[in-house]
Amino acid sequence: MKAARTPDLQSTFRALADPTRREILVFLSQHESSIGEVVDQFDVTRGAIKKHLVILEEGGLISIHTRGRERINRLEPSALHSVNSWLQYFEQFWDNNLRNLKTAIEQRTPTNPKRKKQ
Amino acid sequence: MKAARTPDLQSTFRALADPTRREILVFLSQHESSIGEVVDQFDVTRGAIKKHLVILEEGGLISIHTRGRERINRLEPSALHSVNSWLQYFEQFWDNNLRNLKTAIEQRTPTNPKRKKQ
DNA sequence: ATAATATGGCACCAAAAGGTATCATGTCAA
DNA sequence: TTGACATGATACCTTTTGGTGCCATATTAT
Repeated sequence: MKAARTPDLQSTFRALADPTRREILVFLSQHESSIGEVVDQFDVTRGAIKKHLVILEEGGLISIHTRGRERINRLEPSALHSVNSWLQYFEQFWDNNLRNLKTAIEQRTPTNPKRKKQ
Repeated sequence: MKAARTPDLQSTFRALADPTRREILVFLSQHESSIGEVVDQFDVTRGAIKKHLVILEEGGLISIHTRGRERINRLEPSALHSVNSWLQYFEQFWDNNLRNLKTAIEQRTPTNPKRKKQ
C-alpha cells in the first residue's frame, strides 16, 4: 500500500512554475477528470498533458486513480500547505513593507548606509 | 519615472521555482546585500548569482539599487502577495480536504503525526 | 593617475523542460 | 472475439535553464 508520498517543497514549486499546470489545477478544482477530459481543455497533445499530470502528481498537487481504463485526476490541495507555510515566513516582512511603504515611496534618497561586514 | 513594474504571476512563480533563488530570498530577508555578499553565501559563481538576481527582480521579488559601484539587492515581499492570492483560491478545497482528512486518517494506520493547525 | 574592486555582458555548454508523433497495452462494448 | 477507446511508453526535437569563464566598464582608494 503506497501512502501518498509527501512531496518535497521543490517538486511542488516546480510543478507550480508552469502556467498550463496551474490552469490544470484550477480545472481539476472544479471536477476531477480523466486525462482525456483534461486534454480537451487545452491546446496541446495528450502526451504533453500526460507529462504535466505526472509532474503535478510528483508535486503532490493531484492524485491519480484508476477507474477502468481511465485515470481519474483529482486535485490534492493539501500539497499547497507547504507552499503556504513557506510564504508565511515572509509575511512579517511584507507587513513591515506595507507599514514602511508610505514613507519609503517618495524618499528615494539612499538613507540606508547599512554596511554590515563581519 | 519607472514605477516598480508589477510582475505577472508567471514571472513570480518562475522565480520561485529554483531552490537557490528561494534561499537567496531568505538570505535577503535578513539583510539587504550587494551581489558580492550574496555570492559569498552560495557555492556558485557570480555570473550564476547575477542571473538569479535578475530573475528574482523580474518576478518582483527583489529590487536592485545602485550604491556607488555596488548593487544593493533588497527583498520585495509584496510580490508574494499575488502568489498568496492565487493560493487562496484553493483554500476552500483544502479546507474540505482537511475535514475529510480527519475521517480518512482515523480509518488508517497512523503514519503521519503531523498536527493540523489553523 | 593607477590599481584594486564590483559589476555588466557575452559566448559557450550540458542538462532539463515542454512539446510532438508513434507504437504498445489494457479495458470496454457489441 | 474483436474493434474501439483510454492510456502508457518511447524516441526525438527545440528552447530554456542554470552554470562557467572571460573581457569590458564604472567606482573607489591610494
